[in-house]
Amino acid sequence: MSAALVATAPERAASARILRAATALFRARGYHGSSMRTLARGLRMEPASLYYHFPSKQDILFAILDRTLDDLLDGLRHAVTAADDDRARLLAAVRFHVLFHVRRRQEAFLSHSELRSLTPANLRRVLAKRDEYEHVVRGLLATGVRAGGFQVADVKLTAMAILTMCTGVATWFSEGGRLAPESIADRYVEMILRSVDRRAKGLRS
Amino acid sequence: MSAALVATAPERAASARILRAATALFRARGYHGSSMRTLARGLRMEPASLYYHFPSKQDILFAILDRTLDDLLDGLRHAVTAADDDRARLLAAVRFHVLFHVRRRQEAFLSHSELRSLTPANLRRVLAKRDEYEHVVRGLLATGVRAGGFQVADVKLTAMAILTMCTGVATWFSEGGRLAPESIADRYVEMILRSVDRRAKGLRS
DNA sequence: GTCTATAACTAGATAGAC
DNA sequence: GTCTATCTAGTTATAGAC
Repeated sequence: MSAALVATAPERAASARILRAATALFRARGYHGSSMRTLARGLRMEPASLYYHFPSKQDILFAILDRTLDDLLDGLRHAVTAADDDRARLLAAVRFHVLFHVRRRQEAFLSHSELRSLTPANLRRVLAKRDEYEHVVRGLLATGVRAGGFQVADVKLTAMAILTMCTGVATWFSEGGRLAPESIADRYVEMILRSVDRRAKGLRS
Repeated sequence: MSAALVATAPERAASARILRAATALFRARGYHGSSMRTLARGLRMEPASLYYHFPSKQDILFAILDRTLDDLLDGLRHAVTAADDDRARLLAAVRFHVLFHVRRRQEAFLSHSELRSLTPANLRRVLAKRDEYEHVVRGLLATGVRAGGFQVADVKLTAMAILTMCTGVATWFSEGGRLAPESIADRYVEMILRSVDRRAKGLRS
């Protein structure tokens, strides 16, 4: 690491600690329902100390959402690249999306629920990344439809349906639950592949 | 209506007006992000006047969510009763759920996003109604599985997947969009029936 | 039913010591 | 890097006039 970097390693660790605590707090009470005082108390520091690491509460929210979207996009691209046909690519995308929304469900939840708490400029930056993500998923469906493996009435609508269904896992998954993340991902993959498979055509009444 | 009722007709109309404005405001900025001042300003009244109609901001939120859950449950029961086989009942339930989440998307959105802003006692009452709703949907799936028309790996998980997928419509639907509410409902019904239909069994790789 | 006025408190953020 | 102390503004809610 270059000496020219502004942030030292301990500073990054402290920032990461703040972001982790803020993620849990915002998830539990919402951005506007969480105060800098409450956040500081959970970290056993004074509110003023937070402002050494972040210039404002808004910057904390943006940092959480921006990093989450980056990781989501990177993860999706990685998962899709590793697969080698339309069906496998959709399977990998769904599986990744579900597992990400289970394993990082607090941040993932915030990425949807707290978009409205971002300033207009920050919202634009986050939405641009979210649009990019949706674009990749729509591409997977469209490619499969053109190749003939998928039968989908409306690619855009189906993409939204798939994403919101998988994203929803972040709202109801609980650690001590009946199903393991991998089992949930498997079931979701199965349901989604059945609903887009060309061979299922004509089954509807 | 009996003279013994506490609320007169004009009082109910004024309360309804407040609830409508509060629904839009809470949806746009969140419960904690919305102040009684802002709500009053939108209604061209002073903040103090709101307290003639509702004892607190919390009571406004609870009134919105409680009524929404009542209407949701009533609507589902009505839709399901009108249908006369397993497939038609699931179709009617999905169709109703999607259309409700389009037509009353602000309240429907709040019923999920602002649960955390309810006091523990109010949360219990709302969750009891939500659980009842989910129970009905799980029952539709379980009956179809027993009768042999549906093939579902996990009834509880599938019910959550279906509900969160349809509920998601409230987050992205826009009035001027490409698709009419009925078209969206039709596509969703199609996707869901394909994914639970017994005849689609074995299609997955 | 709606108002003015205000009580009691909490918010985000900053200054400057150490 | 974290602290104490504090500023300014906004918050929910109430009292009491009309």
